[in-house]
Amino acid sequence: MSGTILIADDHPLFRQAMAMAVQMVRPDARIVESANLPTALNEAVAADDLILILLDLKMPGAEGYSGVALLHAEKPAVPILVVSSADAAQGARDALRFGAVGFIGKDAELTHIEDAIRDALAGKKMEAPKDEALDSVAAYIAALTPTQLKVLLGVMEGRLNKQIAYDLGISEATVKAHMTAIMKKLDVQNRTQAVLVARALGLAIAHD
Amino acid sequence: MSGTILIADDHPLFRQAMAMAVQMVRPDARIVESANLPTALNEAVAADDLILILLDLKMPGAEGYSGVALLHAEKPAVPILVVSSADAAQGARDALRFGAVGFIGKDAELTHIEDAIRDALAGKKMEAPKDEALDSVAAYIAALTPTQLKVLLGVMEGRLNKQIAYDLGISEATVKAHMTAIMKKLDVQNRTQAVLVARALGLAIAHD
DNA sequence: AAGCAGCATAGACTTTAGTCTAGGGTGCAA
DNA sequence: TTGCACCCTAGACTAAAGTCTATGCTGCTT
Repeated sequence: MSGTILIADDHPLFRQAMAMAVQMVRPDARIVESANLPTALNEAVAADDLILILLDLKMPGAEGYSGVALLHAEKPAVPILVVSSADAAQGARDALRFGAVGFIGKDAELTHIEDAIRDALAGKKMEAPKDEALDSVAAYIAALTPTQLKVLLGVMEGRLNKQIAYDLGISEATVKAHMTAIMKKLDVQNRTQAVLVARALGLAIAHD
Repeated sequence: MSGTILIADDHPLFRQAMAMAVQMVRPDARIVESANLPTALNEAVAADDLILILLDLKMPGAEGYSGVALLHAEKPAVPILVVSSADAAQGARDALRFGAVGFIGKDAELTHIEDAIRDALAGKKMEAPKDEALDSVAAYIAALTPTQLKVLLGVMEGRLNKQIAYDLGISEATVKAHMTAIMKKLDVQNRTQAVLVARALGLAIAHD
């Protein structure tokens, strides 16, 4: 059995390089590419034999770690490898917080990338340095369901429940119900506090 | 005519050093010292001949630039010199955004401090490097009235209007009226967006 | 002095947020 | 298959947020 591997990066050249690395490790895998987060999410949901996600941090649709969080919420069983040009030490820790299993700098050697892919496919997870307070709360974020996360990201853009409901194609009452669940999980009492907590964890939104 | 000079710093030794520098420049000035922000605010409001405020950034009661913003809102005509051990370049620009007229590093030479005090008293203002977008919005923050700023800081801690009203000793209806004014000035539609804008400007809150 | 502008205050009202309850779907274990 | 846990859904209700209107106050200009 081969399985599908999703490569999400807005830079075509980089997608090609990643695809090459993947084929070294798994020649039989089906490779799906996405240039932005929304289509990446669609691909991830559509593919039922997904075995790995290679994700760039800086993608149209969501900066920060919202992409990691969304994909992980949608497919908790699929390992996510975060690829980024950001500082490795900090980036890795943050990525792991939101559900990724590993982190690769964009300046990494090809062999190093292949190793990371191999490890991720084998179920290995990069060891995350403990950060007590933050990690414990971040664990709650990683525990949010896909819909809850989408609602939270909407709130973090200052949108009304009504607008979020329209965007997600559900009723306002449902959005409110999700908000209640989110606030319970984050241990806060209102949406403003939820935004503050989520931001403190690095769940940022793109503003371009 | 002498006038009053307020020195707000939680470190006694540093207050003493600042007082010495002040006496070099203005031997006839009355010096008032505060070790935390609330009392500093009280002193500032009480003194009707206040001619200068020397303010430490890291003070009990408010971290970040909320102290600068609050004091400036309360006494817009009184020059504020920010003293801090933070990075000079960044700190200076941020301090000026919120209404300060100058910035001094804590490692500055005594003569340099005296010069800064002299300049501030003479009405001179450190030239702030332009930052377009941010500055234009930050100007709105500096334009908030004292009560509006207090309300905004309450909102930025995730508190309810009811709680803020109780803290400030006013009615909930009044807090709401202030919120309407704040949102109009910041050009946003709800409190969540207000928090996001204010945070983007560096109006942080102490969380110790 | 009279007018004016801005601030703080708040009541009455409308809109939005959040709670409570509950039904339907899915996956999983006994 | 029967239960169970969890997610998504949403209506009905309560609470909070936000708008509109208006009053008293201060300071400043004419």
